[in-house]
Amino acid sequence: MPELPEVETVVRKLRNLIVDKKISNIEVLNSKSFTGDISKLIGSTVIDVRRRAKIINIVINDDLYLLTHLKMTGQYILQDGTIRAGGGHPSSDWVNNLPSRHTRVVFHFQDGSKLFFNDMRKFGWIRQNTKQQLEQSFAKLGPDVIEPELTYEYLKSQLQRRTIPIKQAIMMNEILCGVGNIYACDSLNDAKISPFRPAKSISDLELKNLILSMKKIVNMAIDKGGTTFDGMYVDVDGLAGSYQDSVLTYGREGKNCYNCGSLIKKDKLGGRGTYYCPTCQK
DNA sequence: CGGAGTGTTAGTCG
DNA sequence: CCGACTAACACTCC
Repeated sequence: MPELPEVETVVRKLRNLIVDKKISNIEVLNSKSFTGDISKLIGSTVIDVRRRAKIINIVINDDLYLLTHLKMTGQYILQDGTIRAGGGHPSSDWVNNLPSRHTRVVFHFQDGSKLFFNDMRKFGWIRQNTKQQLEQSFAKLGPDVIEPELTYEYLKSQLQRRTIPIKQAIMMNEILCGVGNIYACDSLNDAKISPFRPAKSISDLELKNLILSMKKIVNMAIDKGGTTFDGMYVDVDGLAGSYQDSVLTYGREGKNCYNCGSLIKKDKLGGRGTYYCPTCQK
């Protein structure tokens, strides 16, 4: 799943669900999915759940954080008696018994509830960090697309030297965070800019429009709870986001561009599927 | 059944 | 510094 809107959705749900819960045990079913010292975590209480870029930050105390990245297929599900809630990449794990075949880590809380980290492809991770480690890993990240820190002046300074295609540039986390493949395609369509243009060739006016488009699209996707493309699973209650109903280009190959009516084309750029309108995206 | 494709991002190499 | 490419992995689709 997750691009920034999906991660934000998971963070909001997790914050409601696990803040103030006391960790009684952590069960690691796949050693690559968890890095940390479990003995330091047992007995501690979750005091907040935050987000930076697509990284979820479960705050234990001022110098102890559990950073977690869902990558392509991670999901968190809280099981409290018979009640389940959570978010992430949708899968049939939601309706199956937990732990499932894809459960990698289980947090046990003192009140008897359990938080399952499922991750089919095992790209995701949970890493225990000190404050210093957290600051180090966040220092490499550009500003979040939806934050005021992402200004025209900043982005211009980042792009004016670069010759890579603009689509790849806006997906680079060291430049700005929160724009993945879906939202990169849609933002460029909204701003009427071709994804293949060299970053440095974008004019001042185009760049201003692109920033507005990125912020608009990502904020709208957050409001809609993210995007769920796994057609198989969108029916599971409470699971799917609904941005896919508003998507401008992604997955719409051969359909009409909402702006000019031409047919949306799919090409490959930097190894990623790239959807765009060859007519109105200049 | 084999091979391609998948929403992410580190890391390497030139 | 810049950019191209690949690996990490499991599953679905054609």
